[in-house]
Amino acid sequence: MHNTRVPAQTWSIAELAAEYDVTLRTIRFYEDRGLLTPERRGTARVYHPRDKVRLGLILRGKRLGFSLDEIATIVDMYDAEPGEEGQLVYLLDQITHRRADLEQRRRDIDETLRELAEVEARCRADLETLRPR
Amino acid sequence: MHNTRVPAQTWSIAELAAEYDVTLRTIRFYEDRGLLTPERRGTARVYHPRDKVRLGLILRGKRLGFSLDEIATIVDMYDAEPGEEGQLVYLLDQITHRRADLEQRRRDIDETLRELAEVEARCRADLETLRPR
DNA sequence: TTGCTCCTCACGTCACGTGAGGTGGC
DNA sequence: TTGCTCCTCACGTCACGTGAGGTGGC
Repeated sequence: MHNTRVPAQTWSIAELAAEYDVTLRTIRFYEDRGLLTPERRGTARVYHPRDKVRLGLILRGKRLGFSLDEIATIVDMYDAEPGEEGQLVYLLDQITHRRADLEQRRRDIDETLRELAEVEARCRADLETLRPR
Repeated sequence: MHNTRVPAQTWSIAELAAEYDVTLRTIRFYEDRGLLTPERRGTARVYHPRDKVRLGLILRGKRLGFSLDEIATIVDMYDAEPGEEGQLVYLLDQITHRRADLEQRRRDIDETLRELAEVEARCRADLETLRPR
């Protein structure tokens, strides 16, 4: 029988940049901040599935408005081991905080969407007065 | 008869900062960028109703995620008359982009909340295995 | 005189953008 | 040899934060 293990896929920095629509500089910057640790082949960076998943998490964290420092904490939490009781309790506590934070952000977004709708309505009304009928 | 004209109210920089919950530095920075042009009494800044309204518009623009350059364009549009058709269409276009962005962020938040719930469940399950019964 | 509030530099920070100048392997 | 992709500095940018050091009027 042939080997059933699928060789784990890897990506170049340009491939990841294209897939997530960010610049090479951005990806290198995250590495500089310790958020990514790709393999090196010579001087070139080689990204494994784990790196790709982490980049996805980082970018979502950014869309959620977290700083890179906060994102580092969160991503490492995702990555970490099951851990002992103290660690689990700590993690549950962090989750509680994080949830409250996210729920506040969602409220902010909803309010902003309402404000946008208002501005848009005024805009359309003004357009009507300029283009009667 | 006494003069019926109400003397227009003015504000100090600290009063505006307190009312809108921003720092003095922020307000001075907006002036440096040409977004505000308060009166000067000696070296001190005196803000008139028009300045206050503009500051409110600037901060809403920020909440909506616009850059100060974009905000300058928009606020000057608001200030300059109802505006002509091209300006209104431009603003509506900006609003459309901004709304798509916010809706994406809300989807991200919802997804993260779901994942958080999963991590929490695994966490509680792990705790159970450590503290049976 | 002491506080308080205001002021103007001006350097620091965060998250990258943007060249400059150079290397490696198909 | 030529292209292409990758690399490492390193300065620039945006929206302020954060002192340092000083002025003005109640």
